[in-house]
Amino acid sequence: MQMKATVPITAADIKSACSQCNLIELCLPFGMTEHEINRLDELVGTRRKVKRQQHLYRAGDPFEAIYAIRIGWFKTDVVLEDGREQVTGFQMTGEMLGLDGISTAAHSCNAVALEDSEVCVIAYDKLEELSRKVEGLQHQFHRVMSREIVRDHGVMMLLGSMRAEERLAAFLLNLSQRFTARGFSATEFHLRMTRDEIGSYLGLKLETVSRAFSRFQDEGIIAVQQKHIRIVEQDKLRKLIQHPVGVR
Amino acid sequence: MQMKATVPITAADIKSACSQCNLIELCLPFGMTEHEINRLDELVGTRRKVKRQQHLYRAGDPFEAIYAIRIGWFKTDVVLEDGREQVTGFQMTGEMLGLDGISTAAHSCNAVALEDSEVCVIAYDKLEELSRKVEGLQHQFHRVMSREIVRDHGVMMLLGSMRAEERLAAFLLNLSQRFTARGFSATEFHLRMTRDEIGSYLGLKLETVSRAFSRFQDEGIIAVQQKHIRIVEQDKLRKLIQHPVGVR
DNA sequence: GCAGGGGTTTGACCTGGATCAATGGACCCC
DNA sequence: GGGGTCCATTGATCCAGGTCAAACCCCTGC
Repeated sequence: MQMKATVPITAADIKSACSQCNLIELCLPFGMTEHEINRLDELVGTRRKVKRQQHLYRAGDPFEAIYAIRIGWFKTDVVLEDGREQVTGFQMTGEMLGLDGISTAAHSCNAVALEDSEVCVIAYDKLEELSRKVEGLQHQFHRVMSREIVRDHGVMMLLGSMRAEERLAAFLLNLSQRFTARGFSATEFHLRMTRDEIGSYLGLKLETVSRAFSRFQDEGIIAVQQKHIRIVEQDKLRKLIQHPVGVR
Repeated sequence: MQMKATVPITAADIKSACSQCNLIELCLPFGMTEHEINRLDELVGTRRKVKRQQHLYRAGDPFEAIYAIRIGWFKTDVVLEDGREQVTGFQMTGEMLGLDGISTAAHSCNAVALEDSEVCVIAYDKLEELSRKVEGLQHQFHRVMSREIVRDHGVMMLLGSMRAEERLAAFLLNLSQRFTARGFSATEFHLRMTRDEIGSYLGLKLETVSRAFSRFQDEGIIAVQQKHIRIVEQDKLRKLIQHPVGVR
């Protein structure tokens, strides 16, 4: 707060309001009553713009708020002492960031914008306070955390039990499904992350990701042009996961 | 509840009380005031015994409660349609089970006892209700969920970025640390899970786990006798992770 | 237009861990 | 006490994906 006073108020610092937001169906307010959502407006303080490649927070930063993505894309990652990086997730519009910080009151991973982005800042102490009063908020917040745990289990399955092409297929289907939920095309989209970042997330090297893309393209399953992806045969992608090639 | 009436009340169904429990420092009550813990007693309904190999819950079961482990060991796993199993965690005394269920009101993984065990049953609707009144409970519950998310990120790092022996070293150190927190020996313990289950958790085949154990033993880092493990050189285990052999 | 750099693709080769197979032990139940 | 079952170990071989290397492509900025 003190630091804020030293910079002029800019467009990066606008009062937000959940009740006026068109992300209600995707974001924290999901499932809450109109009355409850109106009360959310006291909670969501400011918006914050984060430029491409900039950190929203870093591992070790004191935990003060969670963030709802209004516009843009982020990745979260953890880094070992020897520099090895593991991408733990890619987050898009309506998804929540920062939940890792509650545990120790400090963030345990880095959150980096993959493109110029904007988040709603939700002060955590206020969130706890309000969710004691607003039942729908409390329940939805718990659901959001639980969903993250379930998602993580899915990633473990991916990393622990699936082969390279299955992992990529699952990744693409997951993106497709999330785009659909946001009213975008299920079959055609731009990737915001590099092959290297996809590889890190999927536990593969960038060359392997690239080769898998090429293979899918050769087989007519998808069309790849740089970061632009078109899914041609969604069924084949699905079957890749359900009927893998050679599993003991 | 209706079903309960059909069976006689047994020792498996005893009223529990957090305030009388010696797991306060490890379990849900951690960090709460004495007054707050007394109120917890209204929350924790019954205990439930689960025999070795039995399920505490299964993927798809309706979600009603979360569970705190009083005695014993569990594993959680997710299973793909084609039967591939991924162990997502091993839980011991004082740890919480069932958080995955909040998201969709149904459990998304299986929880199986690795030995005869006993859990405290915490009805979820009551937990929400009470945590609206008891600030310390609310905060601690959030911390527990967040800790699970952070743990999951660690597993992703393991699965995505570490080699076989590093994974096993990290696994052993993690167990050691959790035993320590419970007042048990940091260097000598019994594994409750099979090589196959360890392998599933670590994204390795059981043969690879076995070989890694043998290799550690040959190098004098640990002593293995079936499921009995003695860590001889904890430092070497640590160094295995910090200074891996050949990373690009 | 062209130079430079980051990201991507592709090829050739290598290797860590998977697979297959056989044996050995520990523990449990008659 | 003996037989059966489950689990663990170890060896031999194989292969998916990693590694190394060389283009190539697509921007962007001069």
